[in-house]
Amino acid sequence: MKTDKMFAVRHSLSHLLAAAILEKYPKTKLGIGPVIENGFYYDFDFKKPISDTDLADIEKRVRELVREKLAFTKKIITPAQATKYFKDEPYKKELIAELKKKKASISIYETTRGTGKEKKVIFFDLCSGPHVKNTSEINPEGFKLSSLAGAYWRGSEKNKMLTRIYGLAFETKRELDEYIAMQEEAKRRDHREIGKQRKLFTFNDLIGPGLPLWLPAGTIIKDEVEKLAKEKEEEYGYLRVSTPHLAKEELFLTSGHLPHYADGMFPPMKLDDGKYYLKAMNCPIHHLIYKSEPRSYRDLPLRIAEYGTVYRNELSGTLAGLLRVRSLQMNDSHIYCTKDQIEEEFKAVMELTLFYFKLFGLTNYSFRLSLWDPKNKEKYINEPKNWKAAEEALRKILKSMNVPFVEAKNEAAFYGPKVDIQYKSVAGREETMSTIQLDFAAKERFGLTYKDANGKDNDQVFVIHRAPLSTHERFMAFLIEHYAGNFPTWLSPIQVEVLPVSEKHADYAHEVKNALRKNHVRVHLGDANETLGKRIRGAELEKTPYILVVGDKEIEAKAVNVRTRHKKETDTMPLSTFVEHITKEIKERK
RNA sequence: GCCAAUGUAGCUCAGCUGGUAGAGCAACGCUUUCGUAAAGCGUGGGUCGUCGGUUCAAAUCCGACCAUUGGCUCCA
Repeated sequence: MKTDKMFAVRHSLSHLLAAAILEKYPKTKLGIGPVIENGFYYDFDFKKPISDTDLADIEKRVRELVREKLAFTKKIITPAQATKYFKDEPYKKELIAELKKKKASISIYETTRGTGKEKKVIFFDLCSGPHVKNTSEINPEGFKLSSLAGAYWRGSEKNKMLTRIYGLAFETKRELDEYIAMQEEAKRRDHREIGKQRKLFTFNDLIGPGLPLWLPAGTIIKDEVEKLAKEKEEEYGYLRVSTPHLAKEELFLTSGHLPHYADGMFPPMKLDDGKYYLKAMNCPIHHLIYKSEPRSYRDLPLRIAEYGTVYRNELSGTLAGLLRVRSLQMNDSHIYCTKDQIEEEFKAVMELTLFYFKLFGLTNYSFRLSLWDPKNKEKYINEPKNWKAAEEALRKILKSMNVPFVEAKNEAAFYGPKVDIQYKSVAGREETMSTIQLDFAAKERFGLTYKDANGKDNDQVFVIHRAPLSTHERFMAFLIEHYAGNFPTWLSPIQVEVLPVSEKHADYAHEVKNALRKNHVRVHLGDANETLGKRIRGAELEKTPYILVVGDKEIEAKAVNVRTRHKKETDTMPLSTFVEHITKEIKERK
């Protein structure tokens, strides 16, 4: 009930916004104005561009309209009437033509002021509703025009770009304020902010946008994640390889990437022996590793793994911190198997993925079965039979594993359907974290075969592409925001800060440091030049998991005084006990 | 790439309508040697994103470009 009402409120606000815009900028043409997750938007074609400083005035006017207790009424009209109503609205006319074609009923909502004879229509819009009956149902303090953005008409870059005004809308001001506060908290956790503060990574104009530089502290975390992946993949029977960052044009023509994915790749380099491309994916090269020797059924499934660096020519406007970059290190692997092995292999990858998520404590994820769109001939290889069979196979696996999932059309890879694991970040942005893809095209393109038990050549080699730990870049972004910078001990760039009370205790502090370092604990010694309070504050701000204070008492007892991150109480224990404790914690990846 | 906004010291920011830059933190130096989230004093550091233009004079006005942010399209 409540959500229905909010829908009507948000939708009505979008109409009032349009009404206010037409009042202020009469020559503006209207696009569409739907309800979205936390509010609404409306697309306008302004004669003269407006800027976000104009939003305050517009918001004020919308608020006045709300207070005027305006009424909304629905009217069903004929296509002919509709054309008349919207004779000066080119975008609306386009929509009407489509409704007419579909023989759908056409309705408008009128916004009126006054009653009886005084009643006057101040705005009307093509709309199927629902709306509030009267703006008195809308809390004038529960909404806010939040931002201005460009948006292509009907979402196609071939169309004109309209100006979109976004609004937030809730039932009460409190909810609105809470939402804004939540956004601010998300901003504090933003991986770009924390990455800068904690010196994890940086960018440089001379190097270029989307090309991150991993600083020492960030590299530690990245390497720990990679170590984990290598260990687990070894456990799951993967074989590790490493391959070059570029390859000849012919390779990407063979794989089909060039016709289907050319826009995503960097333009070629011309050398004396032909054109070379930076790889945007590792798969074709792994396929050639498969082919580097004759394979037998005994070799399958063959699992080839690499933390490969690939380069993608993302549009400059889409780059965002580590979430979308142009050079990326992917936790990539390709599993070559027979049709009969697909299910088991796919399940093993799902299991591994879920293991990782549990280890990192990630819970905000969902599964998406990404399907092709037969109409999109440009994007997908044209093998309808294979598409249908592969999609059905994945659907069956997901169902048999009893995991909830949604199906999404036109989200597949060009060579086959995939299961994407979508993660919702603190800021509410949804991105693909992990992906498991079924490829039925590689076998023909690359001529992948094996000798079966009868010594005959079999060409039914299926490939599973998988990247459960995403890319180092994106995964790091998620981890930073997930932990809000409070990395678990095993990932912390500095695990222990040793602080001598004064210079008299420096020798013992060194001893403590060396004992920890010998046990592969990442330890930093804070020099005694500053007050103890200040050094503790510094280590707390760095979110160091353990702070060890050593003074006369500790020297006497061969002990350390342990302060655990964000806890005021401390605990004195023998140095050996602490070493044992922390090495165990690190080993267990806690 | 497209739409809009932003860009001042390592970081966070101030600098009203044009009269050639300032704070806090950080860094460095000296004093202090301290028992659990900021000791005191001092010093250095900026061709105000870049390049042009207007002006006697530009951080401030205009243009182009670069980068970032929020969206659109795209996507791991």
